[in-house]
Amino acid sequence: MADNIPIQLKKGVLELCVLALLSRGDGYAYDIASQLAEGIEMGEGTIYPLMRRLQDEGLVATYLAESPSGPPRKYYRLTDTGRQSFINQKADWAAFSKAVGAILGDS
Amino acid sequence: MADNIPIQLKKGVLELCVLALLSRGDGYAYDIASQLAEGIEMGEGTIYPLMRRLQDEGLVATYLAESPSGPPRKYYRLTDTGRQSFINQKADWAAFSKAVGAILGDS
DNA sequence: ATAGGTATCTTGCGTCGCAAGGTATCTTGT
DNA sequence: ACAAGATACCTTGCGACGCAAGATACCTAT
Repeated sequence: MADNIPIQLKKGVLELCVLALLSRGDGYAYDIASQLAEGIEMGEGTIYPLMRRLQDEGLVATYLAESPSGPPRKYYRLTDTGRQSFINQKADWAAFSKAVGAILGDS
Repeated sequence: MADNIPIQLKKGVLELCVLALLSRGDGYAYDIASQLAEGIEMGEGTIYPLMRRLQDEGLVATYLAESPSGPPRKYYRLTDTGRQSFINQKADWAAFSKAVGAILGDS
C-alpha cells in the first residue's frame, strides 16, 4: 500500500501541482499561482508560504531574474531531491485517487 | 467550472467517502472508520468530529440500535439533503481529480 | 502625477486531521 | 467470578494548512 504517506497527500495536492509545473520548467510564484488558479481554486496568499516550505525542505532552489515588466522575479528550480519527491508524490496521488474512486464505486 | 466549492474539496474528501459509504446503507462511526482505514489512512479520532459536523449540517440523521457484541451503536442515515450533497460532492471530486490529472500531464 | 498591472511577502483567522486519553459495554479465557 | 481484550463512543490539545486581506515595491501608460 502507500505506507504512511497519505496523510501528507490530502494537504499535499497543491504541493504536487507546483512540483508538476516546475518539472516542466522553472517558474516564479505569481505565474505558478496564475496557472494553477485556472484548474484549481488557489489564493495568492497560499503560494508564498508553500514555496517557502518547498525551499526549506530542499525541493527547490531559487534565483532572481529581472522582469520585462515589473519587479524582479524569484524563479524556482526543482532540485534532484525535488524531482524525486515529485515522482513519489505522483505515485501517491495515483494510489489515493484510485482508492477514493473505489470507495465511490461504479454507479 | 466547479464554482467556489473546490476549497471544500481538499478538506472534504473524507466527508465524501463517508457519504459514499452511507449511500450504500446505514452505518455507525466505528465501522465506517474501519472500512475507510483500509483504503485511506484515517484515525479514529477523526471520524467522530466529522460525523458530528455532518449531523449539524443536516446531512445525516441518527438512531440508536443495540449491538450483538458491545455497547449500543449510533447509526447514521443519509437525509435527502445529504444524498443531494453527496451527488454534488461526487461531481466536484471528479472535476478536481480530472484537473489534477491534467496538471500532472500524460507522462 | 496618478492609476493600474506585476510581483513579492506577512499577519490573523478558522478549520481540519490526528494522537492520545477517557468511558462504557460485552465476550472470552482462566 | 474476575481479568483481559475487543467493541464502541467521545473529548482535548496540538500543529499544519489554505485563505482573505493588507503592505510593499517596481514598472508602464495616461
